[in-house]
Amino acid sequence: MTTGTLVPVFAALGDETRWSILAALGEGDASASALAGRLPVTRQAIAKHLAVLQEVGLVEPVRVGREVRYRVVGAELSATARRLEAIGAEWDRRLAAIKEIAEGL
Amino acid sequence: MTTGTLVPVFAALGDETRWSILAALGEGDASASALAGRLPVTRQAIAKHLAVLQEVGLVEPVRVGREVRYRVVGAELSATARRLEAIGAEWDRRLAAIKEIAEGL
DNA sequence: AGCAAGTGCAATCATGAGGTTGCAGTAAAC
DNA sequence: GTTTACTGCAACCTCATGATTGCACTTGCT
Repeated sequence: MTTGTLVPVFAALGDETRWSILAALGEGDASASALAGRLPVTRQAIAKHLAVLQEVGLVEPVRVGREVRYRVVGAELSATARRLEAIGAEWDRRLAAIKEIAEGL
Repeated sequence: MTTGTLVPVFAALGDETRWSILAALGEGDASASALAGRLPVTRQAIAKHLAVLQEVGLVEPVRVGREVRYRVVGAELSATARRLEAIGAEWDRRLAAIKEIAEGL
């Protein structure tokens, strides 16, 4: 069971503000400035969060004229979910094995 | 799409040391002291991590004599994976809808 | 060309998190 | 009943991070 680059993704998802950003982007692609209008944080704070999200592939930038809009990469969320699922299944398997031993089978 | 208590779980999973602990616990239940023998961190550091993991339900304590062993709760990992999967699917759905509009259907 | 809107970079600040050391408490073991 | 091992609490340190302000730079728009 190799966690690979999985941990940074979880770290990125472990922040409420970033989820707010992701949720806002769910309404449609938006720039850092646009997001700053909706969320109670500065544009620069949002820019940093977007950088983090981009770093782990959860979001990607799209230049539109002079602004840079960001789009959620749903595939990365799904991929992360699948990897986590695999790890969870692995533990379930182990626990089942232990349980069988405990029950004297 | 309500994230609920999901974010703290991701925050907990966003640390390499905690994954080391989870991996070590995968070999069998163990106490903080026992884990301190295998990992390059202090027992107290491990105790804190275990507290965090317990807080979000990823691990649970089991008293055995005078020691407190910890066990991985595989179900919580699976549940988290499922919730994340649902969120990822939601985004996939939205992206698909947008794509259809873009293609003029 | 000039203005406005948007982005990018840098310095700064505060708080929280990961980690350590030290000591007190507690419960088995002998 | 001591000793011995393990847990628990508290203080402390350091560094990363979330957030801010301020300014320079680019890029459309008119």
